[in-house]
Amino acid sequence: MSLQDTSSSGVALWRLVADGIERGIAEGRFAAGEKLPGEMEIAETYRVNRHTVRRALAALAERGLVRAERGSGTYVEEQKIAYPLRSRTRFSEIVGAGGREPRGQLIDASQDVASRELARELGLKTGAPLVRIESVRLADRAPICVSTAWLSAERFPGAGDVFASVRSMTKLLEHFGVRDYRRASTRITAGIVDATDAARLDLALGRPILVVDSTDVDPDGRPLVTKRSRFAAERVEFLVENG
Amino acid sequence: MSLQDTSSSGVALWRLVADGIERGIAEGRFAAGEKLPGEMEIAETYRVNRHTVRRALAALAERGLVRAERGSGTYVEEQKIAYPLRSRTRFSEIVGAGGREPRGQLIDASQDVASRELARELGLKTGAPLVRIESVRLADRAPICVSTAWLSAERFPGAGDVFASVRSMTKLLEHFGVRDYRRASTRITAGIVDATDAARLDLALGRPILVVDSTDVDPDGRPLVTKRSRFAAERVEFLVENG
DNA sequence: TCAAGTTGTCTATGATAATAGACAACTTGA
DNA sequence: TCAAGTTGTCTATTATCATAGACAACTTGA
Repeated sequence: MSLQDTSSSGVALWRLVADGIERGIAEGRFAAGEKLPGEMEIAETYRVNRHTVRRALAALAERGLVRAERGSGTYVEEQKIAYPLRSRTRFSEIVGAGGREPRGQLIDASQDVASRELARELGLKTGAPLVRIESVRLADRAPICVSTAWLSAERFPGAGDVFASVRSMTKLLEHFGVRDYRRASTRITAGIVDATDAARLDLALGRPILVVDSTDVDPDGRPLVTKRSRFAAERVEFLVENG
Repeated sequence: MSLQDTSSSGVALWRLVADGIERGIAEGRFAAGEKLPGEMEIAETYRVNRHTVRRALAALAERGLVRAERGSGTYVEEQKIAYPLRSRTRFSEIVGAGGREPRGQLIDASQDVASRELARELGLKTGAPLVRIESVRLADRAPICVSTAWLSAERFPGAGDVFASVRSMTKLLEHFGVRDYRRASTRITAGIVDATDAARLDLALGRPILVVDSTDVDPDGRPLVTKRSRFAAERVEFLVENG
């Protein structure tokens, strides 16, 4: 690989450079909209070839973190997704409104039983059978958040299989005859990403995440689904609607 | 890279496999001393070529986490027993402190006469009658070391029979009224196990051993016993206390 | 003793990573 | 307009990664 990487770590050099630059952006050393150092300069600071830097920058550009302008320089994109918190929140609409293409993907679906907290949120009894759905949601190709959703297994039998094909919670609910739903409660905290979510979100370890606990109810107020979503803090900002 | 890794993550496949196996060990899915699945089986579970698995295992073996045995399998290395070298060294205490069960076992006891070196160590005259005790010490079921101990036959008559029943040098000395003792000298070398010790230590021929020559003395400094112990290098590490 | 299963080693091939150099195309500020 | 500095693209070379197949060497249990 290179003189520095005599250990042959199994991690490509361009990836180390890309991670370094991304960290620089995340930590604010390179502000949004600002010009990055030239490719030559980056190559010198990391002691790698310019082409390796270009590979790293290409990976970042692919994810929309930077944007190269020929003859001028490479700039940090300022583009946290604005995520309004309303009672009627649809991931696909929010991302689509930003000119990006929303995608959902099932990670895992399994049986579960209601803990006391989950039972309370869903209006069920402790120990009631649940379907647990782990999914990741992306804008363009960048993963935005991973969610763990719980639904009553009795009211939504085979919910995992349905979600696997429709890839959208809205469509899943539709499939079970739920025409409309609204957000009943939202609780936001922050934390540090764990290894599992880091891989799913394509995040470096140690990066902050926004944790959102939410419950959706039908128009009559009956709980449908409760979720814990972990958002990559550097890719999204929540807008609270006042009034 | 591979069919799964269409994204070209910048992390080598073998590294992902190695990390996966290491996590398995850390989480106890593969217990210490246990055999890992065969290379072919690992290759199938990760959907990867066998050579890629071998690259991963080589990296883990390099770090001493696993050990491959040709024709048999690849095994999770036992955590080496940390063996602090102090003036007050008791095998049973050290092994017990590691959460393992210490055991001693007599191999052989016989009469001997003091060579010049043994006589000097024990403060006797050359040719003085000695008791020679061969024993093996184990932690759980793994043999850790074999020792040859020499004591004065005049001061410790019938020492061999006593050791056969109490199975501990500390208790043997207690039996003869020695309430306390300490390590007067310790000399460490390394070598290759011979056929006799290999059988006793359950070691393959050609494996390295740590050879420790030591003499214990009573609180007044009078020599009690001198030993030559051979430790299976792969099961123990000596800690030198600094200061 | 033998067959099945295991790790070790060899050759071979194609894809990717990293290096190097050269030049084109473009932007910016003087 | 021009020079300096920037990104984009091309060719080329070497090393590593990953796959594939074959067989040797060895262990284990029947």
